[in-house]
Amino acid sequence: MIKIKDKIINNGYKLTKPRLAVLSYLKKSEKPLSTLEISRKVKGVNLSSIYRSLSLFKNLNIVNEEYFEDEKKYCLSAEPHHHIVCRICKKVVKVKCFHNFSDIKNFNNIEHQLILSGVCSNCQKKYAK
Amino acid sequence: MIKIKDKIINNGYKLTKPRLAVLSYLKKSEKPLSTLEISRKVKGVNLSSIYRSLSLFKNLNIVNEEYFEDEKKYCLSAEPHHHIVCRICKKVVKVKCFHNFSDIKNFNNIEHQLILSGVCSNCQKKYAK
DNA sequence: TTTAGTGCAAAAACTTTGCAATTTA
DNA sequence: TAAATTGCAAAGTTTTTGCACTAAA
Repeated sequence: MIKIKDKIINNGYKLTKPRLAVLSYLKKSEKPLSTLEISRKVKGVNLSSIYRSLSLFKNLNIVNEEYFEDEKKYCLSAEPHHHIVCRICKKVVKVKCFHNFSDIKNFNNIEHQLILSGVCSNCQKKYAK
Repeated sequence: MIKIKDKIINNGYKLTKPRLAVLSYLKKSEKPLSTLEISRKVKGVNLSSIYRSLSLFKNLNIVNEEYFEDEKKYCLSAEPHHHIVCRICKKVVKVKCFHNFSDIKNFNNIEHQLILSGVCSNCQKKYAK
């Protein structure tokens, strides 16, 4: 977390209560969160400040903005990883980022975002005939 | 295209002018399109009908809904492929879908969506120091 | 001819913005 | 204390919905 705070300060921004509250909630979360999900949990912070915080974090590459479960969501962009969601029970599991893009010619500095869904082992058992 | 039309009819939906117009424009496009981009091109069709068409196509798996260049966009889901966008000139290039997910344990029926960006060879030359 | 689908207009949901008041460094 | 940031309220966007009319099968 110290690295994130430095990033904010070193870029000339201030470490404010709303920003810290949003960061701390993102940190706790196992899965990406929508603006509204964050707002419901981070009490005493105006929705517009949450939008502004997320927008700053996105520009500083502190969070990733993803399109997840049909919604725009945010998660800390610390370690390279993805999320896989079970299409039945909606459970979300982090998976390591494991591919490379050496097959793509003519592009460099490739960045990626992978959105995954599947059926988890529990639901496989439950709904197997 | 015949397969798509069948899919619509076989599921009990009608082949209407707005639906065909949206399909035809998606077919022509090299890259994913936002609702508004579609609306600007598909004249004489109400925005709400475009939303309704896309929503139906999404349910029938005729189109993929992606989060692309910071916007929700749509493209035909025919062949498994992705798009890579140049972060400088915004050119979009289709790339084949080339990875597998055998590393992910405990999930099956995995579906994925990959969002890619990079710097294309033209811009590499142009902006190289 | 019947039912699904459309356009339109209005409502709902989401996001951004201006500005005075507050907070951070 | 100065400059950045916030809350609030209002404006701007995007998406959804109800309903009378129209078009597809």
